[in-house]
Amino acid sequence: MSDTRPAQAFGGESLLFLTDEQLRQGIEAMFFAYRGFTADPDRILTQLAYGRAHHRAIHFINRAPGTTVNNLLAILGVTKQSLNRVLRTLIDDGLVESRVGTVDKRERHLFLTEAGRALETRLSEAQRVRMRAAYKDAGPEAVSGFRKVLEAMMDADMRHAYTKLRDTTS
Amino acid sequence: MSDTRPAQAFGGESLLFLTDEQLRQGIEAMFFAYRGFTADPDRILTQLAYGRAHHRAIHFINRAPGTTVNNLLAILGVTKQSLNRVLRTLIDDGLVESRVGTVDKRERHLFLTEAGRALETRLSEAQRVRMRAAYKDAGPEAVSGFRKVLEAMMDADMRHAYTKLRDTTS
DNA sequence: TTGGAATGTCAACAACGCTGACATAAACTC
DNA sequence: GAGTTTATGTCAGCGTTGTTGACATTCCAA
Repeated sequence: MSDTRPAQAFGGESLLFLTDEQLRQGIEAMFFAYRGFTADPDRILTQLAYGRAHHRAIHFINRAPGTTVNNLLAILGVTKQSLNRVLRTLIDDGLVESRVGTVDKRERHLFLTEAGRALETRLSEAQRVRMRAAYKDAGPEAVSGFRKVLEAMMDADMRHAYTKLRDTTS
Repeated sequence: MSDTRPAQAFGGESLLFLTDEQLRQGIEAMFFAYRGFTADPDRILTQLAYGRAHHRAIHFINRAPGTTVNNLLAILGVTKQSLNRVLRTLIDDGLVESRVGTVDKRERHLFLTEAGRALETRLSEAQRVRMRAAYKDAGPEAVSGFRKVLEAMMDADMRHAYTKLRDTTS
């Protein structure tokens, strides 16, 4: 399958020759892997009558405690109406606390409560178990490649959000 | 970052030492990358009043022409009612053709029409452009690692579906 | 001939995106 | 100080895509 490398014969960039077929396999790998990636937390969320949107909110509030609603909106890439619906249920259920800003009183700063942190741990642990197993299966060099390709696949603004998060909570 | 390897000090498995923090970064990378991954086709689909479900159906019918509804159901992991709604619009719009099986007349075999293939090309080309760029950015070794981790992250049955597809359309 | 598999279809519902409109409070600007 | 902008919340309505449950049809297989 990859024994003959036609690209090597050409003078152009020597790095990669990618057939549509190879790219298509990468596309399918993303599709199937993402399903696995979300499967474990989804099972827990369903029991609690929550969805993925709740998980995402909990994840990023945990990741950046005290973040504002606007900030979260930008990271999640949804409308305030959509986020508000999710946040309201989380606040009503006592998983998230919303504090009025001290500097700018229009802002609400979001924090996980004790119960919120407990759920976050439960959800992310389920996800980490799978991730840890996948990393172990694939080996250390594969992990670095995995991260490199994913970063390159992000939109520029999402890459910025990602690296900012990555570097603040080093 | 990977200069010190605490795990090496321990007698256990020498392969990887993974902090929760590193795993968390992998989780976020998946989240942000998947957004980028779907962004380009989503824009095209919106113009046509289609959604991601239509894209997925078109993709896998193109990938395995003549596949049955039940087969597609298993690959997509949705209910027949959900898939049927999508298939009906695609058939009505003349993008997909459904042929009654010759061996088993209960089965419907699905094919893309000329128009269906045209849309498939348009959608997958948009996705391949991004994938190609990401692969090029990350380099060849990274690509292999990327695929390895993704495969390890799939559920077992999805991995089988994936490798079967991969090997039939070599 | 009967059971079950494959398919289609109807109805109802839920999660979670979206837009648009409007209200409020606070901050900023001139 | 008046006017504008910003951050947030909320209401109403809609669309896609997932779900369950029920029921009809066709037709293979034992």
